[in-house]
Amino acid sequence: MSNVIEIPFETTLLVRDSCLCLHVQRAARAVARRFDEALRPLGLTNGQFSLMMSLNRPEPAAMGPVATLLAIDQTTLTAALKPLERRGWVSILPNPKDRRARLLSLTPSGKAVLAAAVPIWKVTHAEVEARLPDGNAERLRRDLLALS
Amino acid sequence: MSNVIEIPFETTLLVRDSCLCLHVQRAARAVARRFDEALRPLGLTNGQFSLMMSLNRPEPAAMGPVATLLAIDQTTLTAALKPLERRGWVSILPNPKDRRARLLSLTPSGKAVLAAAVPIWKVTHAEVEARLPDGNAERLRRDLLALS
DNA sequence: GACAATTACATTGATATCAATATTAATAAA
DNA sequence: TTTATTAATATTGATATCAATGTAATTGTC
Repeated sequence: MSNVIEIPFETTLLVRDSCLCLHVQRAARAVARRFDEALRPLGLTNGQFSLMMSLNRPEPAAMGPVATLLAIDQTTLTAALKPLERRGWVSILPNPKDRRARLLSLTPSGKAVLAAAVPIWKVTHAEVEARLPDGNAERLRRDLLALS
Repeated sequence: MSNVIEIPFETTLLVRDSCLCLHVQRAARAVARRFDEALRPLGLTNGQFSLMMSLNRPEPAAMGPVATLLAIDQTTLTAALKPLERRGWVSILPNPKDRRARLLSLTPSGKAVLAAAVPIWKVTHAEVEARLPDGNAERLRRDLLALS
């Protein structure tokens, strides 16, 4: 007799076809690759673009709210800021009113890179959105927000 | 006069609110964290679960088709297999009919872990799906597939 | 059958991601 | 005002991700 546990192949097919986690990871990777490729001439990745765009505020941002907005761990944000700071696109200053906190802002060259990225974003985003049936984008955004 | 390029804050808000890339990355991270947390007692991440499930086939799989199915780069698959092989959950054998290729299969202990993960997947998936309006899951899957 | 082109996979280097933990500063309670 | 708690961020270690590139084996062409 065999003691080997076998998962029915039908279960595998069910998980493959229905798993929202797999579906969303897969779409996230594919969309990320499209934006990464389009932004590559600027030396930006999709994540760096989103991060820098979220720093484009009237007032410098603290780290916590930015991490929450992007739905990333705070430690991920710390790591993600390093290459941007090294390139001189983001400035990270201690907050004099709370010395635990940091003030995050775009430098002039950071703003210039981001401004150059906006038209690329528009074109790429239109291409991605065109892959969806008409009118589905808004509902998709709502559903993705519900999962976040 | 100032030479600093300023991106209108309204542009930032537009990108934040409408960017499908940001939305899907954010949802992917949030859903991944849920599954990772649920699967943690087994020592599995969501990605490892999906990978191992995709290896649960009647015949051993080659690397290329698995990478395509998961929409990951082939080099990512090479890296992702290493911890699974090290733990004895996946076997990676040369294909005698094509010595460039590999035969990927689950070991008995890999099958056991995967079998233990299935009920966890079911519960977690139901929780995630419950966050969506009734009937939206199927359309969401189709839209995510269209973006992949 | 030799050689060019293609295919399948691995390696390297950089960044992304998170859990666990540590550090430092602000706040609240005694 | 100590002291305990909470809050904001950093560090470490492991895995994930991809581009660029390298290696080896197969296939197609002559």
